[in-house]
Amino acid sequence: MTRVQFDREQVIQDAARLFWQQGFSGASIQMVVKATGLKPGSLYLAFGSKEGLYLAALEHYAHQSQAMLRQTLKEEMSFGEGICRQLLRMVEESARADYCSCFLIKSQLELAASGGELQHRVSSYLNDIERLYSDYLARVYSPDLACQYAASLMLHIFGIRVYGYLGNKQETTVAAVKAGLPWLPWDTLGNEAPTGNGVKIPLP
Amino acid sequence: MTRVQFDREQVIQDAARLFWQQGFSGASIQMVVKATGLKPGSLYLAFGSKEGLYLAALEHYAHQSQAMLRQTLKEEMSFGEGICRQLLRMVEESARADYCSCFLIKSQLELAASGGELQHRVSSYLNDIERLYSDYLARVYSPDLACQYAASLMLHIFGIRVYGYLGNKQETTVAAVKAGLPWLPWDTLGNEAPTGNGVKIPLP
DNA sequence: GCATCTCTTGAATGATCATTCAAGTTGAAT
DNA sequence: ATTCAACTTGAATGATCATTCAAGAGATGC
Repeated sequence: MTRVQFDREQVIQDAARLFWQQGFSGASIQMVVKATGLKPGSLYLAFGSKEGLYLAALEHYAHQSQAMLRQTLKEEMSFGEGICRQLLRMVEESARADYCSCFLIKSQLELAASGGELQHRVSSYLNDIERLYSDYLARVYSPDLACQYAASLMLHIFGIRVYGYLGNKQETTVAAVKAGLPWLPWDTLGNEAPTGNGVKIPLP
Repeated sequence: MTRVQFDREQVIQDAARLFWQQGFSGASIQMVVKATGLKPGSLYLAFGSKEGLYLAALEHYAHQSQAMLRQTLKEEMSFGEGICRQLLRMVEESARADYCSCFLIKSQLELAASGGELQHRVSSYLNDIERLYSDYLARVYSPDLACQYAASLMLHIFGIRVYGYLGNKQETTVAAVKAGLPWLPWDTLGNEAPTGNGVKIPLP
């Protein structure tokens, strides 16, 4: 079986899911071994350390998040619609049984005290996302306003990612998000079934 | 020296600060021993387990937070001013060198995966705070609107607690918060030096 | 077919983890 | 003065931690 190298992407993905759920300290190498199927030796040859693997997992998650965001913004019909969809998707996500917020946010909060390379990278990834939003908004708004709106967006995104744990009704959260971001084109959005079960229920 | 019981409140406070900074998994009992000055034996006699001590620390933090919030809301001159002050204080806090967000939020994110007693308690404390806000808002707004505004507030508070790590300028955050919560009486607030150094700088 | 190189394996390592407990110390009661 | 109960102490415990490494097992080149 050897010499058939393991699937690096798959291992990173599995590790990312574990770290995302359990955190850096909460996930032991033993758990990683079980989750990825890779033995300690291979793990350390490939990633150097637990921190190295975590870094790879973080990069994977960040790149994937950025790619998804870019895609959503590109597919939109009217300006700002993609942002609305993104926010609504986050609220819907928070209702899932295996919901575990955002990997970057959890990393930021857990690793801030350590102050090492990890924390710096996480901040950097989060700033990248904010820049993605502000660059996009700058296509329509003044640079200053785009910045302010982007900051307001990040505030709401972070909020949703934590508020999602409190188990309140989705519609409450959505209403609050709409109220806080009234400059987004909420009305032009196509009506979709909010539970995402694929069945569209027309309003009476 | 014995029979002089240790100061329970002080120990809980020291432990809370440590857990707040380092997280549950990130803070070992050895670190707790160093931070509190209490030896393992006393620690376990008094609190039963690491989780028991964490629970006590959490309760201490939650009660103190709620007390401070109640006090701020009571001291206000015009309606809603206390909320503004509270939010501005949070933004200012995030600029401190030893900033470590909110203990409840960090606990929520770290312990959600475990799904035990701890997580339930944290959600409960956070919901208490939201209810504090919504009860207060219900004095002026309709119950529905009060609920929605409270949710929007929580969204912003959670947002500030995470956004604070990104190291952006305070004024950007403040502007975003004001934009997202335009129904608050920002204008009637007394002008204070934003850095809190006690020197009031009059605008030209 | 044999040597070599690359990658995998999993038991071993020492450190650190949460927790326990027998022994010690002190203040109060008798 | 002696006993007792209350509380502290810190070394010991076994589990688990991240990490290492000698041994093994295909693939590759000759």
